[in-house]
Amino acid sequence: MVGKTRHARATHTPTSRYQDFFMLDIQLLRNELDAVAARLAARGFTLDAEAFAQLEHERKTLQTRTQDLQARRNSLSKQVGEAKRKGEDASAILAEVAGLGDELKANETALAQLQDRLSALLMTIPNLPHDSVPAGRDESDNVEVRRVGEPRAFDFPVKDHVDLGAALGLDFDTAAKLSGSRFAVLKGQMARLHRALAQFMLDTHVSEHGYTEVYVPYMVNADSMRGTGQLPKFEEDLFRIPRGDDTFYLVPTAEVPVTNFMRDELVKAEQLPMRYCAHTPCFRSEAGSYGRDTRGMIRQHQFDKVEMVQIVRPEESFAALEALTGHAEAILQKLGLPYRTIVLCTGDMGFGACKTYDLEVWLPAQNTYREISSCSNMGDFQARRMQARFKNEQGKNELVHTLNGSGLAVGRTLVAVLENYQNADGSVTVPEALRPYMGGLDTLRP
RNA sequence: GGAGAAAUGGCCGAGUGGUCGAAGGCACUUCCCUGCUAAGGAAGCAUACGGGCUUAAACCUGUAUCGAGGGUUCGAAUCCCUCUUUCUCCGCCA
Repeated sequence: MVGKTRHARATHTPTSRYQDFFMLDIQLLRNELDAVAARLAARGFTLDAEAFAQLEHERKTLQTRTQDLQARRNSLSKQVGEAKRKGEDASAILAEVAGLGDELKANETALAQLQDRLSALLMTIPNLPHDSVPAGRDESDNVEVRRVGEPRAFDFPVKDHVDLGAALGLDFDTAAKLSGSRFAVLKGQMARLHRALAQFMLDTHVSEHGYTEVYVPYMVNADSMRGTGQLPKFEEDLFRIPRGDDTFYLVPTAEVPVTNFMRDELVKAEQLPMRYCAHTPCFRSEAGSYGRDTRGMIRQHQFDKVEMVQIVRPEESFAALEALTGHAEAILQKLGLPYRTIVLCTGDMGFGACKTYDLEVWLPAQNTYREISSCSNMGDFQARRMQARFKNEQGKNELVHTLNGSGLAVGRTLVAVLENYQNADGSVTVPEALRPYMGGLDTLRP
């Protein structure tokens, strides 16, 4: 029941709750194996149904046998106790139970090994896509849902944020000296704009969208990373900090610490829904994207993000996803940034998501829309790994559903503001909504 | 960093080798009583998995779980070892 039991390295007691490792409902997998395999195939995951069925068959045989032996041993042990209490001779019973020992041990060991193999297989299975998710292979099959705001027509050659920012306090050279590539230093009005954006987002979500602001650790343990699904599959995307025998991980998103609030928790139904938002830095190693977005601050090892997290009842999660996506969109609307909303197809969704909307903001210099937010309903996938539950009206413990979304990525929002609000002379107009956070400043000037 | 104490069910809290999955209390659910924003009475109430029965649920039954891992034992919440976490006192520190 407790988090520590779910260490991947843990050796299991003979009938350990190995289902804790799964993110899919193990019953669903057993009962509707073919249907599950088909739905996974839609998102490009091949489930070896035969191998699974075979392992399951062995598991059942072995578990039944082991449990029979355990039952026999327990019953005999009880008889020993009774005999001794009555002062009778128990040696005959003791001899019988001694004969069980080796076989029991062998069965327990074999079962534990088998369950480890099942766990390893099942831990790699992604979430099932929701029926409303369009089928598709990759990015190119995503579907645009709506487009809001008109990209502005410029009567001068547009600059990108790097060229604009050079004169306004955006300094990549110093960052390279300090740390290397994929970092940025912001100075003066640029640093303040960055801070203004984060505060504006946070204030909006708290006062208009009903979120509770939280401050959280930026380093978390492996259990937390497993809870939200970053581990074990995506370790190479994370920054790891060894410390003695432990390992900390820098959070790649506030989704990790905030959603893990619910790990191993059992809450009352009336405590739902929960809505949290947090402003944190995010750390990503970006391994495997060496050639992409090397210019500017689109893709950084460290960037700030305001994250929204919701914990809701299962039947409410898809409505909550629409609402949450709307909360992220509200920020773009208030900032007057043109964007579009797309729904990710089955093949492009993240590992734990059953439905995801991406928001893409218009970047004039790139003449295209770029991702600035991703809003996902994780269903019960994370909740199952985390044992995050509530007690329903029938008194039964039920897994919650978890959602998260960026609202928004601060660095990319800053890029979007610079590029969309630039003027011919290299200055940048401050969007109305941000001026209160900028001491009334209406223009950034070189 | 040093010295001590502790970790039990949703919560609090008993329990130092057998009849303990675990007293008692709180909370919760159902019922009864009471004409009132309260109190009293009865019952139920951990989780997961396996098997049986079933359309399913309910139910029956087995196993495991008293911070985690390992060990002793016919038998461990209870004894031993390791680890983790929390608390108290001292030191250090933004």
